[in-house]
Amino acid sequence: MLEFAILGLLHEAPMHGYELRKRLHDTLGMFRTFSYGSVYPTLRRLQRAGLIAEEPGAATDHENRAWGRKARRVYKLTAEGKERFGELLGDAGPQTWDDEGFGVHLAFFSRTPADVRMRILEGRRRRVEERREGLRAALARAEERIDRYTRELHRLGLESSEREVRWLNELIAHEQAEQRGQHG
Amino acid sequence: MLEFAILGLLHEAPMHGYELRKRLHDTLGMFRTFSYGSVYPTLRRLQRAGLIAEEPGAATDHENRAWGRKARRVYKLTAEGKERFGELLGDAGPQTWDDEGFGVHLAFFSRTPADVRMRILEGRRRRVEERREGLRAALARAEERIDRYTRELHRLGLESSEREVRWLNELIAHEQAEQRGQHG
DNA sequence: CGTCCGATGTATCGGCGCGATATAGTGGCT
DNA sequence: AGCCACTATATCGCGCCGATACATCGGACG
Repeated sequence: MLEFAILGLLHEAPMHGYELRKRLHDTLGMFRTFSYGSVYPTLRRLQRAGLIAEEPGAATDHENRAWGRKARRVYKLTAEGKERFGELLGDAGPQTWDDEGFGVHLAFFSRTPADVRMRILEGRRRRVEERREGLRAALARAEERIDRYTRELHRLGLESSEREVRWLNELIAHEQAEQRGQHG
Repeated sequence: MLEFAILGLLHEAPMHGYELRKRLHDTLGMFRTFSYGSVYPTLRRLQRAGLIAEEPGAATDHENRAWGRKARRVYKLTAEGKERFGELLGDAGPQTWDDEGFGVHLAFFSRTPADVRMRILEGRRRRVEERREGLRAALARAEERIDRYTRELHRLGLESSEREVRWLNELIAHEQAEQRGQHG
């Protein structure tokens, strides 16, 4: 997942680890925070895999001219990196339904093909509906011997999944309307 | 976290890995699922640490007499294990505020001291409120250049945290009422 | 003018938990 | 007899976390 996120951010502009982690933190940071202990090793890995490359000179004066700062390693996507990102954008598999994957994929949704968006959204809905039904069943079945606090947690979870299903329905409807608009 | 959950379940009754994982799956399973690849190694670790011990004979006929089944390793808490569980029950540190830790701790809330419950609940509330404010700020600040889908995700997150804060307020009020009831 | 703080920046270490996978006995259905 | 689903244990590689260490810079405060 971090791989996807990093590739996506570097697709916009070359960046160094610290900034990458910061961006990660405030765009999708409310749902998923990646630590430095993840991003630096991942950058190494991606570099070894040839998906990203270190940009040598480039004082990245987009913000600050005169950089004496500290040795910062600025990375950019390679051709293979771009290709890889394209593949990942096209993925609508099971891992894009779960909390983590869904959040990250949504962050790059405007760059993913409309049909893939649809499949991801619908897959996610199925997932959340299953969760919702599971919780409904647990709450109905229970009453009896189940711990009060656990039941409260289930209640919160149920409300939460109901709300997300509604939210997904709106998004899906919007997508469909947009598609009709483009084809009509 | 798995350590705490396993200790807690074994505190109720001796169990083997498969059952442990199953219980884990349906009590707090909607929020956190532990895989076999986690529970078996953890059992090993806990055994090496002397917190749990393998119960030798014991065909565990609580459900099925005549067990020819498969070699099942039934574990029970040792004295140190019980002590350790007690310590963990008394913990109200930062890790009990986050999604994962909070969910697991809540599952054993009826066995945690009332004052610790209070501190966990209030810590969690502080955490969720911070998240809520972060999202509010992001939504207010944005309008401009932020991706539509990211904004939608933020909206969902905001609603979700608002709802959880309300839920926590109810729980906290209930706790306070209960305490007053016991002291008055 | 010195100094201390907070942000910037890179890096490593131990360890937890995941997903996939192998293996295998049991029970039931057809 | 053949097959499937469930029970059950176990291992492997690896992604990611939290803590930590280190260094540099700008600004605030005395």
